[in-house]
Amino acid sequence: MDKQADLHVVRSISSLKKQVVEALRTAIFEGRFAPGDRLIEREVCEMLDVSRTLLREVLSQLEAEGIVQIIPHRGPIVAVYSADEASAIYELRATLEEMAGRLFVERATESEHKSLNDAYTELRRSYKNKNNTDHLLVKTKFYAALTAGAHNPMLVEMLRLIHGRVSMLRATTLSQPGRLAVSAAELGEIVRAINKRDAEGAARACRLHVRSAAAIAAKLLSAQQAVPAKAKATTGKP
Amino acid sequence: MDKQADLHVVRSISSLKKQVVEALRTAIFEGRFAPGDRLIEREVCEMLDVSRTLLREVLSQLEAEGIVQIIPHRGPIVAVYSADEASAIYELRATLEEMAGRLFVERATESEHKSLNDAYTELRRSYKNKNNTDHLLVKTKFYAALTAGAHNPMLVEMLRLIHGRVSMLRATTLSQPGRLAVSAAELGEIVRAINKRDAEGAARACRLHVRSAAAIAAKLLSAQQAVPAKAKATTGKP
DNA sequence: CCTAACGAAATGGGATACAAATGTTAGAAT
DNA sequence: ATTCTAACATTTGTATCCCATTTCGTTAGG
Repeated sequence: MDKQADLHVVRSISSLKKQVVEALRTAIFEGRFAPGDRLIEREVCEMLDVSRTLLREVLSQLEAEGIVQIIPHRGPIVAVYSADEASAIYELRATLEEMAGRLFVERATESEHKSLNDAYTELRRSYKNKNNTDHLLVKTKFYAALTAGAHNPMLVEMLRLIHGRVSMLRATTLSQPGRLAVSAAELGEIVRAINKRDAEGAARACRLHVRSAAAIAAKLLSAQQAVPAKAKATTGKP
Repeated sequence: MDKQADLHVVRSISSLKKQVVEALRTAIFEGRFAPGDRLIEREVCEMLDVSRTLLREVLSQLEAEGIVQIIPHRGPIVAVYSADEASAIYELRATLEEMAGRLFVERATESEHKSLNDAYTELRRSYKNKNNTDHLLVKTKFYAALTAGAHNPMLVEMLRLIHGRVSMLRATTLSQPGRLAVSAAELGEIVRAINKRDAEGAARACRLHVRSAAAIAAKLLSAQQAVPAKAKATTGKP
């Protein structure tokens, strides 16, 4: 059994493609490429030390995920979302997370309830330390627990897509100081409603959390749009 | 204006890759490959007369769309959805179409209202003729009109994904005789509520329509699962 | 007769090189 | 200074090669 587990790890590492997808995706999410930046195939190939063939497969997949856009005969760029699209993303996210919250109450097992509460306490602990590094990590974990309990694999997948797009927006709109405490409180409302097995309350709390995130994003985006397409100049290599 | 439109058409033809994606996708939706069928790269290359490199890019994209699954070191197969996943798909679709219906009432312009009604009358006309060919086409048009009026591009994209998966299910679950009339009636309810500018009514009608489709799919799928994974044997080349 | 080990063929995973089409840019001529 | 053109950069698509893994048939041994 132990041997098999080891093999499993080795096996899951296999497929260089998935590794590259993951690497490029996180590189973009971390803001190492700015939205609108061109991803010149040869350059990116060298950076990641993979062949062009493989990279193009990767780019195809990231295009389908909405992380890059491939402009015909101009090549791939990091996807850029307008303010309108951003608000659309948050609107959709609100609907989906509302659904997730409701379904969690209706379907989650005891152990899933426990996982969610554990994730929440870990999140609160992390938010108190200003240890800024793993905030996203614990939040991801929280959402993983929330969506897992909804028992709808398609919903999980769609939320993965949506959160990816939100991450892209976050790359442009820096996170706000003081937002963490508010965010923790909102997530706390979700957990509280869920612990009371109040489906509608959970749904409402989820929606409110997204709305609040959307409001901040909208403010930052509109502020950023005042100084618009200069991005190209500022994102160039110094 | 006319000239520009022509140019647009020409431009959209570009990119062999997109053509191949489209071709493979519709081939699968039309049931020319059964779910679970292996898509041997070299064979499909010859069928479509493209290089293996290009085909693999296409397969990457279709994998991200959920139309094919690429199993490590075994290659691509036509995606196969379990009954659980199918019900998850319909559940999600209900939520999204409910959202679309509500937003349409809140946001659609007069001309979008007109487009929807036009699409509906065309659909009813088509459903009356047993001319079976273009039922999917007019229904697609109807949904395009519905989602366009919701003014949320992300919702449109997600619904495209979902409808793709539903198409895959339809490939396995043949459509039911007599379903057309019921379907038309349900869509009529949506249009009626929208024309009364009744957002909640529209949302409810959308949800009901999906539920009814889901019920049929569930019945057919469970019936099919009684004779399970023999599929492989029956779909092999004689 | 059954089973396990071995090996060959089929297939996917990945890299490299090359040709053609297209977009971009810099420079020349007016 | 503007426009035309030629050179260059980059994408798009193909052909071919090599290696790893799976699969399946065969054979040897119990």
